[in-house]
Amino acid sequence: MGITERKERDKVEMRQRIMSAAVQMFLEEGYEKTSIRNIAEKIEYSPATIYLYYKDKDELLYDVQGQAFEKLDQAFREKATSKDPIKRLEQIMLTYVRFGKNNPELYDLMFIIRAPMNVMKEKELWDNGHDSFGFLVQCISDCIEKKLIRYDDVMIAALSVWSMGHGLVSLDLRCRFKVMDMDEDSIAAAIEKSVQEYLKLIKN
Amino acid sequence: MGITERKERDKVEMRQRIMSAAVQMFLEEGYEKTSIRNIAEKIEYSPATIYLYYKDKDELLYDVQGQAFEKLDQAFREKATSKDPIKRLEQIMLTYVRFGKNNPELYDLMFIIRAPMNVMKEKELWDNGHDSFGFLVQCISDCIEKKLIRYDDVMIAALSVWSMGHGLVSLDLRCRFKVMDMDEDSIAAAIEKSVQEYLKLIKN
DNA sequence: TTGGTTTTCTGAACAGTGTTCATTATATTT
DNA sequence: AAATATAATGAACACTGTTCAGAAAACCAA
Repeated sequence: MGITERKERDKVEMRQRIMSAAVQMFLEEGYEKTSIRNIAEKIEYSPATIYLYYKDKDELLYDVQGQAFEKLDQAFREKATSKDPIKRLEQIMLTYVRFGKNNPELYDLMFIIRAPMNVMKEKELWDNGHDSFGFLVQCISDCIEKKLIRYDDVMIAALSVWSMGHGLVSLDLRCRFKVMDMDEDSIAAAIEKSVQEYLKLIKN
Repeated sequence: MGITERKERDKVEMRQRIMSAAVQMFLEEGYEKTSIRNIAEKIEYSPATIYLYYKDKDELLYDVQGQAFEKLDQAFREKATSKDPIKRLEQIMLTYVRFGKNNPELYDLMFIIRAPMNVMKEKELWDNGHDSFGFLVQCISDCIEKKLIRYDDVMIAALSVWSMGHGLVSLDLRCRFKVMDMDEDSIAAAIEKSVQEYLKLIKN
């Protein structure tokens, strides 16, 4: 024994190699260019080999999404550190919105693209988003406990805060704000202003 | 004379035929199944023929998007009729959110999918969304004028209202609310609740 | 070391996509 | 009827995800 364990380790390592190549490709070339064939070429294997380690592309994208969420979690833990829950909520929202603007391809995979969620038919819970969402819920829970915001239901508040943030980011990423004749910078400013205004609204 | 005009009419008619087939296909089979080849088969023409009337698929999807927006405009004009601006704003938001739930494929094309916005590189303004957005802006403008809401900037308010609505709809359509262990019905209820809570927040 | 077994890998194919272009068919004009 | 202009298409190109029979490599026992 030890040998079957090494086999297992090799399998995990290979999955890691595939996923890392996919992540890199995602960051450098975007979703469109991240094909099984391109990933295979990058790790110098045949495209068919990838299917020995991942059931399909969706499963691979699910792991890539996991990596992306680790980056968001890290950003939260770095930038949303205030002791004041309401101030922390502001930090969370701004971090979220800026993460979307600075990592459009990752944001796509995390919150917009269908593919990675297709594995959910077999899975019970979407664990990739668990930590990030938990971070938000904890903050809102603190706010409500100290009666700092006008929401009383944690879940409704979390849903709303997240939706406001996601709405702003995703409409921008998908160019729908072109319905207003504003230049790029004005839109970016308006998004941050909208976050600030929303925070003012919910403050008690 | 007469004959070149008829040619022109024929050209427009053909574009219409192609677009109608695409719309139908979109509603019946969804975005994924709406391929140039499938559309061509439906109208009994060769795939190459479509390219005599549409520069590329994006341009065709832009027209399909236009049709989708007419449906949304119609829904607004039917359901958001209250004389009270704040009540009308509620009707607008609920109509929007329900439109998304009931017409997921159309909503995708209108607000999520990249493709139809690619024509914007040549175009100056996104006229498809103009009327719907105008309807919202008018309502918010009325609200602000009568000091019924806590926003003072029309554009920021419109951006925020829209983003809240879109955030709720799109996160739901893309299954991201699976991060909370709620069943389908609870999520639907939570979305409408979030709209109501948001309206409460912005009311003066 | 040899031979047999198991695991790992790949080339080729399938069915699909958007798109282009030379060629054919159809109208229109002379 | 012949020449010209317009409209339509078949076939190809370069992609995509995915499958599978067969080749290569790794492992194990004699």
